[in-house]
Amino acid sequence: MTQSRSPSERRTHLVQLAGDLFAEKGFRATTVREIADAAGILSGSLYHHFDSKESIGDEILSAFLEDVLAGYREAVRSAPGPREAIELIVRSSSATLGRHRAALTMLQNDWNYFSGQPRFDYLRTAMKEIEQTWIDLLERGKETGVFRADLDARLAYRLLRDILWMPASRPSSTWTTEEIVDGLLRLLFDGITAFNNRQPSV
Amino acid sequence: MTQSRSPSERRTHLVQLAGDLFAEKGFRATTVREIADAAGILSGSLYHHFDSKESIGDEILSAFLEDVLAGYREAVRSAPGPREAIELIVRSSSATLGRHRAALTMLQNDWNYFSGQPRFDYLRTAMKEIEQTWIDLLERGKETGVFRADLDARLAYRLLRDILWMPASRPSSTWTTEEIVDGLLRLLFDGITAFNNRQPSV
Amino acid sequence: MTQSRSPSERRTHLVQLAGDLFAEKGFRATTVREIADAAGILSGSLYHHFDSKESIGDEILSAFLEDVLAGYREAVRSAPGPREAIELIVRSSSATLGRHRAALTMLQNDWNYFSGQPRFDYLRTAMKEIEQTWIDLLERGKETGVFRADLDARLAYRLLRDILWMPASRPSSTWTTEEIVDGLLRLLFDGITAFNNRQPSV
Amino acid sequence: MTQSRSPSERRTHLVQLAGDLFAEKGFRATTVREIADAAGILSGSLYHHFDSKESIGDEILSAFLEDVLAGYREAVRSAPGPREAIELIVRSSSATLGRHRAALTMLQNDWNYFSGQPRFDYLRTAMKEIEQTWIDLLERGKETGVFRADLDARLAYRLLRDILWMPASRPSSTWTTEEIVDGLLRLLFDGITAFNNRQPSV
DNA sequence: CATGAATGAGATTTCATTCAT
DNA sequence: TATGAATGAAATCTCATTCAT
Repeated sequence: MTQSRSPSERRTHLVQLAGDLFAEKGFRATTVREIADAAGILSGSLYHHFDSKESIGDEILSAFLEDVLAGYREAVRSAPGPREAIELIVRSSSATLGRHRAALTMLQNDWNYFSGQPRFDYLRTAMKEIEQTWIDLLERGKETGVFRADLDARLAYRLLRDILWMPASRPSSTWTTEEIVDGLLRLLFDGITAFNNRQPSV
Repeated sequence: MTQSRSPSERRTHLVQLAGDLFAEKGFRATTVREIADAAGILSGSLYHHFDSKESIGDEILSAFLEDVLAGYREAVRSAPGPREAIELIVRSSSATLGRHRAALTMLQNDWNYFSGQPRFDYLRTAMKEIEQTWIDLLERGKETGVFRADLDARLAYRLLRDILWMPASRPSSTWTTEEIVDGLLRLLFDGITAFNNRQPSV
Repeated sequence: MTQSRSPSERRTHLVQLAGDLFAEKGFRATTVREIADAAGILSGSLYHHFDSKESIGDEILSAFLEDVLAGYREAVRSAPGPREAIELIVRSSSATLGRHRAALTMLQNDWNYFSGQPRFDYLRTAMKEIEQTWIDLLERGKETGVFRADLDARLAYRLLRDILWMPASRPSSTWTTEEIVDGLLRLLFDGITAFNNRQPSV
Repeated sequence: MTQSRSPSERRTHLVQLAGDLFAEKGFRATTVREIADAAGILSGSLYHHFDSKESIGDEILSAFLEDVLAGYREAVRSAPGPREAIELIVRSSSATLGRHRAALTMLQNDWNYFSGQPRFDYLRTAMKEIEQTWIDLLERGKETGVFRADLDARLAYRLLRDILWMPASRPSSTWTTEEIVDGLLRLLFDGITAFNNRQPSV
């Protein structure tokens, strides 16, 4: 996917530093000079390791998506049913995301920038696979009676999509990751209405 | 070409044009030259109407937030209970957002940029009021037994926050706004689990 | 061919200045800062008038080739025979080239650079038309008996090609343009051998 | 991979590789990294063999000019008359040039660059010797009646100069070197006019 | 001899903003 | 109000060269 001549330690370290800055301020808003400063070198020296700022972004994003997709595939493969698959996906995503905070910020802040470039076509491809996975799971859940029959799977995914990355978006001092994930699953499966009050709402 | 009647109409028109571009590409990614081009004038001429690019952003964002907050206050004031208030908020937001697509993109893409400037302090203030309104409503719902007693209101709001702007984020050809809002409310109140399957999940 | 919003006087003047530098040092070897310095402005200010250094090159080269090709077409159209057409072409080229010294240097020094870019595809197209014109004229001359029957038109053009731009390449203090052109035509038509010595050479 | 026997062989090999690149893209347009890549080493490592990029150019150019000048001197020494000397020069040049394609491209593309540096003063010196040789031969040919009496030797050389390097400039698949050289000599001695049409032209 | 890392000077380009006319 | 021209700061990138290991 990327050039990665030889992921030397130095190189890996630089990607790490750049990622931290991207996570904090976004990709476009971070300058190569800031990255270089963080590494204690001159901005031009970065180009000994990468041939462009975009290469660094590429490296971060592609590693992220590979990781995420691996989690999705494994979840679908190993779960007994759609509900369990979704739970697995959310839990594994949460772990994955923790290792890729930079990628998340980049996708949120700079989606327009990346998605417009052929080099980053894989972003769209990956997003489509993610979407399709969700839709398939939701549909299968409807068929097997575990999810509401009146659920519009496509619409539900559109609504959910952005919430799914939440747990990791930034480290919370108020809740543990575990708590956040549990809260999310609970909300997703049951909504906010009390059980004794249940009746078809809306 | 676009003969303006009054000075303020011309100005409003320019804000409109700028907003369209901001909605499409984000605030930072839009250049003043592009705005001027859209208006058929030179970039320097914009400065007869606004003293900076940020002023245009300011105008758009503050109008948006005033509108949104008015909707929130009115909903809280007029609804008989927290559940109805939430429904009102979601429905009125959906209408408000339709009129302010640019503001939404700006907040999503360029939040870091704006929130760092004193001039845009009101963004944080408004967000806090919105957050507090939700938390209050969720807490009141718990107390009156209409929402699950084990709901963590703060956490729930954090998780929900980003989903709430969804309905308007871009015009869908697949669903009407009505459908989207209904889907969202249904998801929010009841989750995805089928009724006959209900049991405390997770 | 180029963007040329409105060839304002200022713009034309800047192209002129840039052309002088290109003629002296070549396109790549001339920096935008040097161009800006020559104009008494900052380098960034050039981008108010052109969207890239290449645009300036484009403007110069395309104007040149249009001019040259016009000369070729007119010569072929109006000359009674191939020999006269060639003489017309050489004479008109000489005048044209005087007005486009920059273009010539650019083509000689930086051909590799330009010819590799899609934007400058028209260079190849134009060169092909020039080549075809020469070959056609030489062939017709052979058929009508005015040129040597054993002449290989393609090979002759290849050999001649570079000599054709000579007259203008730089202002000579030793010879007038007229003298240079006459010398060239004489060489081209008759070679260097004395008449009383004529016999098939080589 | 390319195991070098002696240090000087390795060095020669590197010059060869560099030359190939220079021939293809010009001297300035070739980066030391590209040279190093071609040799399978890192750019910094080149500096164990040469103290600068210019040294490599120097090596190539000086070898070329020594070779060419040797050919000129030998031709003048051994030919019975000016016409034969010129034929010898052209034929020997053609062979010499074949061995030095890189030098040719460098002189054509980057003449400005080299000729401006004291280190490369020998370029001008050599060019002057070449020019003087031609002028002498042409003048002697006029005196002995073998060349046209009205020939301006200096002007003729200026016009011819660039054509002389032609045969080698790039390997042709259409003509053999022999054919090209014959064509060139024929053109040079006799021009393109048919014999039965001969009359003082222009 | 080669590597891996860095320098430092300078290149092109971007863009919000200013201001005399 | 608008134009046309310019500023100035900063951004990304290039590349020959150096040098400790």
